[in-house]
Amino acid sequence: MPTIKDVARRAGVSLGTASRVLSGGGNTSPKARSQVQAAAAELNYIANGPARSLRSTRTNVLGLLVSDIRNPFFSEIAHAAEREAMRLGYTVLLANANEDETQADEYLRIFASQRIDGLLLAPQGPASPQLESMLKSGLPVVLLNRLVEGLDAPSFATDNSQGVGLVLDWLQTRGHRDVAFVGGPNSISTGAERMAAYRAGRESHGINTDDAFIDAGDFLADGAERAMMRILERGKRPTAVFGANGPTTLGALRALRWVLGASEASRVEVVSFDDLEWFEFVSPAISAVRHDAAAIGTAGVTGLLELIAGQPVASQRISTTFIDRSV
Amino acid sequence: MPTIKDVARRAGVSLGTASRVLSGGGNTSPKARSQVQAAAAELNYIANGPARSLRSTRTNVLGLLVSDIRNPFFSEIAHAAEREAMRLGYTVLLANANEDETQADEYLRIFASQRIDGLLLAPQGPASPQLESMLKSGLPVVLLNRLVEGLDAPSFATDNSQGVGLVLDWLQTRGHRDVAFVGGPNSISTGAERMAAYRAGRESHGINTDDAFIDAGDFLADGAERAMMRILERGKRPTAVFGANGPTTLGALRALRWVLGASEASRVEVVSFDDLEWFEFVSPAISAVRHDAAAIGTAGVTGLLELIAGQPVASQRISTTFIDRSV
DNA sequence: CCGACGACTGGAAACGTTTCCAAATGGGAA
DNA sequence: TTCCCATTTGGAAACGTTTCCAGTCGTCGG
Repeated sequence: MPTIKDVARRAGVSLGTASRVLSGGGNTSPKARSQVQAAAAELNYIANGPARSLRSTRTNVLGLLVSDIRNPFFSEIAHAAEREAMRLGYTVLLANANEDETQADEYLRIFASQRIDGLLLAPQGPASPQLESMLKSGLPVVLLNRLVEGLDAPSFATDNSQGVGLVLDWLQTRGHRDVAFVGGPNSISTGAERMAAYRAGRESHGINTDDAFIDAGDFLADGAERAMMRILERGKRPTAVFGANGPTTLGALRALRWVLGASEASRVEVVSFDDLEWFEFVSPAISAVRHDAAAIGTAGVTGLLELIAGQPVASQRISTTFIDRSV
Repeated sequence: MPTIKDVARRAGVSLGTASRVLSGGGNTSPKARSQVQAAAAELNYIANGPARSLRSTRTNVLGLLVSDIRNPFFSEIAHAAEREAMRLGYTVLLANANEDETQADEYLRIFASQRIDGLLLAPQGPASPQLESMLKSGLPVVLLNRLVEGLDAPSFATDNSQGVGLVLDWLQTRGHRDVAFVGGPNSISTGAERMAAYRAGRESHGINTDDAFIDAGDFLADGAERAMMRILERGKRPTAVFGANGPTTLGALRALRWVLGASEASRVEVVSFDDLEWFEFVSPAISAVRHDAAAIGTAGVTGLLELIAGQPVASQRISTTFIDRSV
């Protein structure tokens, strides 16, 4: 594999000049530029990233830690973030925490070892010591979608209470009183915020405030299915079900069909925080709060790069829209 | 940030000894080991990856190039691959080609620059010059799910003709004659293979061989929707529709509902190559070929590491199962 | 008791860049 | 012409590791 030395020799310039041309910086004459570029192209030279990173202490790599890439919401974020990063000359190292703190920490160590320039974090639960120490060491970090208590990094997150408000309004106009709410873990800010907003808004929207209609899972389908089962086992028969994220709605739907049977289940209206592409095909169609995952990913990268550049960055709340699929 | 020098000094050994302890190789005394490890822990030392890579010419990073991470099939592959790689001490650099060859090439360059140890490839279409040159330079590569003509790398792929066979059998027992087939691009091996297997099997399974019932999209929902529209515009009224991958089935479903209306559309049975989690909720429920994305991802990583270790690796065809959701 | 061999260690070179510094070159003003 | 300044250049140091090479030390066999 050709090195910059080969390029320099072939271009008839010194190693330093070749470097200045290829890495963009410094003053170079047009003549040197063209010669070096020609030589590089002829040799099919590709700079050695590790060497470059070692010397310059910048890697042009961003770390992205999500809880589960299989959740469409996160894959959308990842996709948008990667695209934006690429556009700005950065690469994204993706890690799946799998809702598991140990694994998240392991990835953080790998990120640290790779000397990433910045970190995009869609964390679960509280800040780990590993994360704390990376923050303290000055690594630029932004939070995506979730907040972390006592971690002062700019965040780019959905406006949960606004979104829940849209659902509450809709429930009211549809005349629902007995509504089941299947939430997420209280340890995750999105879970806590959505739950809190829902509970706070029930009464003013004419919704039964019996807490037996409420249960929480783990934001995954299986856990949500169990949560929905528990509500039904308590003898509650809701006319509407509100799932607090995509996988949760899926799990709730499964439980409904399983316990009540398909025809009975189809008399229950389902509404979801997170809009999935297939909601239109379910009968009755599922209405949903749509939040803009792509916007979160893009804004997160933009913000992180500003942070890296040393500029101050303000947190953003990204507001949602409601997709009403009721007849 | 502490370097290995700091660790060595604190442990009271030479730099060489510290390195031997921390990187596992070489002969070291128990005493040296414990001292160095203690010092490293106290200083919270994390090795500088780029420096390590520069010197050792290994990065412990694998590149994974998929066409679209938002496709659940690929996000499942990515998840499994990442998990397996992590287990074996490797990190995965993920790239989205977006079904766009230019972008794929750009990522390949980035991979080359990062000096990845190996490449997992779920490519679109033919091999690009960039890919060719990387292969020629000796980079270990395995193919996931798709094959590439004239690229002799081991592949780990779904057995498409076996899967299509399952669908054909099912169509026959359900008594369908007028079946619409919505395929994918002919330039992608999966698209071509599924289409070929379907056409070849029609006659023997009592299916109308009129090619007006067949059209192809781009393996994305929008393109498939248009393809299905074209079939319907030709005046064809199938009793069953076969979508050649997940997004394709989604698009076909949209077109059906759009053109025929919901009630009429619900008289058409839909069957899919790729099983999605929501197929059970559609009415009538969608039956599907399920292929094991996780197995592909895991096997791909295992195979790639064998390749890196210089062992011979054999291609695998991974067979599918059929999920029959008809009443 | 001596020699040889093994385990272990310290020191230094090397990996491929970027970046600093000093020197060279050129052009314009006096 | 001479001087000065700005631009460009070559050379060398440095980044943090791994790995090679000699050498030291202790041990064991003869």
